[in-house]
Amino acid sequence: MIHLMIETVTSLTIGKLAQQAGVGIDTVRFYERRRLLPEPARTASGYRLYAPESVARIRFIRRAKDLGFSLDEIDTLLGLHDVGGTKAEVKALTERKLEQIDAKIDHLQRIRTVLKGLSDQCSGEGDISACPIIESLTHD
Amino acid sequence: MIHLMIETVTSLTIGKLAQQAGVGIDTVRFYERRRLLPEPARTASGYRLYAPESVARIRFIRRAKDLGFSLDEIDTLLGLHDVGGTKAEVKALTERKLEQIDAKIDHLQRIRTVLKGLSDQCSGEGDISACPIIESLTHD
DNA sequence: CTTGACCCTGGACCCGACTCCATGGTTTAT
DNA sequence: ATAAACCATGGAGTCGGGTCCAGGGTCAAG
Repeated sequence: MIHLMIETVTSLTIGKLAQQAGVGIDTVRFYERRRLLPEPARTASGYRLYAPESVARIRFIRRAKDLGFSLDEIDTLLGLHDVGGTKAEVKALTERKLEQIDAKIDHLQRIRTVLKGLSDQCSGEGDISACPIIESLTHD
Repeated sequence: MIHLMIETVTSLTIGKLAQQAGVGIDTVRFYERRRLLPEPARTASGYRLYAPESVARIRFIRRAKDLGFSLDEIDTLLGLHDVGGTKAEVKALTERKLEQIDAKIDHLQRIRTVLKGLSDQCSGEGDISACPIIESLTHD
């Protein structure tokens, strides 16, 4: 049996897609399993063949991830994009994410304040006895 | 064979230790495996027996964790505490942690700015076409 | 015709910090 | 005497987001 790989002018193998989108091959397959990417066309021999739009879809996922969205949330976002949700839905997701980010910042800032206070109190000189940092961890 | 559980006035079984320290029993055993807690004494039948100081040690771990230290870092901190490190070492660890926290806050704040910008641009009305949030994820 | 670069699959493994489980022994309260 | 509550062990499972591997098929270049 002899097969010819029929690649239309613009379609991509998984390797080229991954390269163009800036992710690893395994990541593409992983996104497919997670249903963030639709099942691609296949050549006669089973190779995945992607339309160039897939590059944009992966970049979408990556940018959303960089903004702090989880893959589940990105799934929802892509669903709204694909099926035609409303701006209100997208905005609601964004605002919820914003609140989560704010909560994280808040939490880190509270930690930061404590840590800074401890660091400032500690002379950094001498052995560990009466180190205010250790003390504060040791007692209430 | 009949054994009596010899609990000196102040020593604790793992359950009571866990309860007083505010963690689960499994967490105590986990900390022991991680060598954050020394191997405890045992009764004749193999039950772990803890001195009351162990409560403080677990609280130490918890407080350090709440301040953002990893268990590995806490191991180091406890080592300094136990073996007698210097204030300089403890302070250095604290300052490194402070830098990490600052980096995280920075990162989150950059994300926050982008997200806020997008949210503000989106009217939240109508179908998803030309949604500035989706658009920004779709293009560069 | 062979070599190397590509692709396929299913499944295991990674990180951190637990948490849960099965199976069985011990202690305590009724 | 017996049940409930505790404890022991070793090992597996959880979460998220990948990453890697073995054991194959396939394709393009020389």
